[in-house]
Amino acid sequence: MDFADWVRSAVAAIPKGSTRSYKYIARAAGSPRAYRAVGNILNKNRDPNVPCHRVIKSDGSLGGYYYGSRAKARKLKEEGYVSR
DNA sequence: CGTATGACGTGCA
DNA sequence: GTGCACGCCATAC
Repeated sequence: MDFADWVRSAVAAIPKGSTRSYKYIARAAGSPRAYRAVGNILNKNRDPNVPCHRVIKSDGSLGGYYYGSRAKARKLKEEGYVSR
């Protein structure tokens, strides 16, 4: 179980309609300081089983997305998440 | 193996 | 409240 695998599992554990921050995932992965790596891993990770679009910045911003931040906001909206 | 990059976070102006 | 700069970890080249 590598750090990336653990991150993927934590992201996959996010309930539909909910969002978690990169820092939260990093903490769940065992490295609270690895939030940079979390974003990097998800960026290279294209596993459809990992709803990485549910991972946003801790300040409430959507952050980025490999397919485009617009698509990310759109998916979240489809799941019932409303940015405020 | 070493260097550079990146979907971040926090602090200070 | 907004903007700029620094620090950090893991991965990719």
